[in-house]
Amino acid sequence: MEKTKKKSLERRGWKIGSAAEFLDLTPEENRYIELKLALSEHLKKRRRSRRLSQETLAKLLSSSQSRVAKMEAADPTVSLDLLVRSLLALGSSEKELAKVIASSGGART
Amino acid sequence: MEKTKKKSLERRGWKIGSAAEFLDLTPEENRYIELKLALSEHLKKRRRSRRLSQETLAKLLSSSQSRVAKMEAADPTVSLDLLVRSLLALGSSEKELAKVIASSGGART
DNA sequence: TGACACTATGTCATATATGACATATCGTGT
DNA sequence: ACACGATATGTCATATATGACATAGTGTCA
Repeated sequence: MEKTKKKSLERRGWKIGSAAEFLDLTPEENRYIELKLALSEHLKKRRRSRRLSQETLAKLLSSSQSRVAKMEAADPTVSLDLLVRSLLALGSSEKELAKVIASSGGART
Repeated sequence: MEKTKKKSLERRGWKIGSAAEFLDLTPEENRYIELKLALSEHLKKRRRSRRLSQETLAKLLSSSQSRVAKMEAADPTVSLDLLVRSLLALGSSEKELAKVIASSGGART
């Protein structure tokens, strides 16, 4: 299975959260992916609560609308670096990041 | 000032933590760097507490000793992705990651 | 219906990260 | 002093991420 497929599988079909559960991933790869998913969801939330379009956010980040879309879709070609830098640029605090990350590991509720 | 210099400046001289404070960085860039610094320090701690050599850890990660050294030095060419994946591979929990990240933003005792 | 703003998806040239390797430096014991 | 295990630093070919662009899909309003 090649990477590009993963993202679409992960997001379509099974509601995120337990995504990528039965792919050929090691536990660590899974946790890494869940973490990215959690961050991209949060990015979407943050952007929306700020009433920004992907286009506007893109400019704010000196990036492009398509890349923002890919961030929010947790596309495999999007790095943690970009996600984190984007969230910081959107005004997220370290504490907030921490919360999102912590909640990406099972638990919570 | 070019990137390569940064790392040596950041780490040498002024004890980490308030590093990169008066370089030409935007606040967001600063926070992003502090975050990487926090993670790389934690990586070093974790590795040491496991009594692993960089060489051994490298094998565990299918990487190389030099890259591990660079991770621990927070070299600019090291991504958040690699740091996080390494920590996960070393057995860090999401909660632990969260703690490290939260503490990278000022605050904390 | 069409027009419009927004979002998704695919591709590509360039930029950046990566593992590997060589080599230097450090630390510590002899 | 030397040796030797560990760690640091520099470079390079390849791999991966990035912004930009085109284009397709989606929702909404008149």
